[in-house]
Amino acid sequence: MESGSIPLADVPGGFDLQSTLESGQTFCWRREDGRAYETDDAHGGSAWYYTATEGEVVRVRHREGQLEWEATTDADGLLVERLRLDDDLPTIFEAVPDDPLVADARAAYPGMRLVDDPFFPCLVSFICSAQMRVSRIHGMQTALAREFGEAIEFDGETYHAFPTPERLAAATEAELRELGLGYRAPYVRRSAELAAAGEVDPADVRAKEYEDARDALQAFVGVGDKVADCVLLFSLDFLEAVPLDTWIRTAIEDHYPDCDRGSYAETSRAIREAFGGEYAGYAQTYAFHYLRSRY
DNA sequence: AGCCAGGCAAGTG
DNA sequence: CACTTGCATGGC
Repeated sequence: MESGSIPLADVPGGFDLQSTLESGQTFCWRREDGRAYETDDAHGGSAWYYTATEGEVVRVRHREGQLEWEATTDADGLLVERLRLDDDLPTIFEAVPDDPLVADARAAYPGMRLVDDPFFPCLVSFICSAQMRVSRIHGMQTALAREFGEAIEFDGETYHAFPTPERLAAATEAELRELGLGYRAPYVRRSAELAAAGEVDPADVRAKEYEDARDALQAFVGVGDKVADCVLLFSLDFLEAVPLDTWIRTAIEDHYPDCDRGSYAETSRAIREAFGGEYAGYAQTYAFHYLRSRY
């Protein structure tokens, strides 16, 4: 076992592990204490979280100004990338117009960051997210890993990586329904087939202009505008993407009524502009977590 | 008991 | 293009 720590004093704008991992933007991490992600749970501040990916297991916790980690391999680089520790939050929020909702959200969750998740797990988790609560989406991804993911031994425990596209494409719809995926089961299976066949190359999508990239992702099954925006924001580095889910639509009604332009495409343009363009997705994710936690 | 949850696909007008 | 309907499931 290797271990190490990342001093958080050097991270511009600070870092909050619990809100970053439990705000409903990533379903690639689990708490060692096994608790489901609930916005009113205040016990995650010093908990261990782990992820398993590509044969490796990494676990982290926040302790005394450090991000401590233990892993099957050196994890400094992975953590900086996946938790976006190089993002300069003060500079990013200079680009976001001073706005009461976003300001309140920042005050409530200082140091919350976007994540940079692996493409396929991110895609599947947001296909599963349709008409579903955050804690249940998390439970589905846990079940998919348990049933179909590679087993990895680490520190006397067995962990499961998220399954490969090939493995999920080989699952039957009935097997997926048994995990509680409901009508999303065929979407996941068919999208896994497309991913395994290389029909849509994430690297190609990443190179496109934002709206073209959003359209391209909809070649997957179960992916419309909203899910595509989530994948762009949380996995493909499109920080301007603003997923228009039920919470943000309500926020638009209450706080930005001028941005409601009817269609997804036009409302998206308007709210992206209201959130300052380039880093609008940061504002969206803060607003989403803040509104949901106050409900 | 009914309503809702980080919507989408397929069908119609 | 806009609009409607059906779709699983669990928690409140």
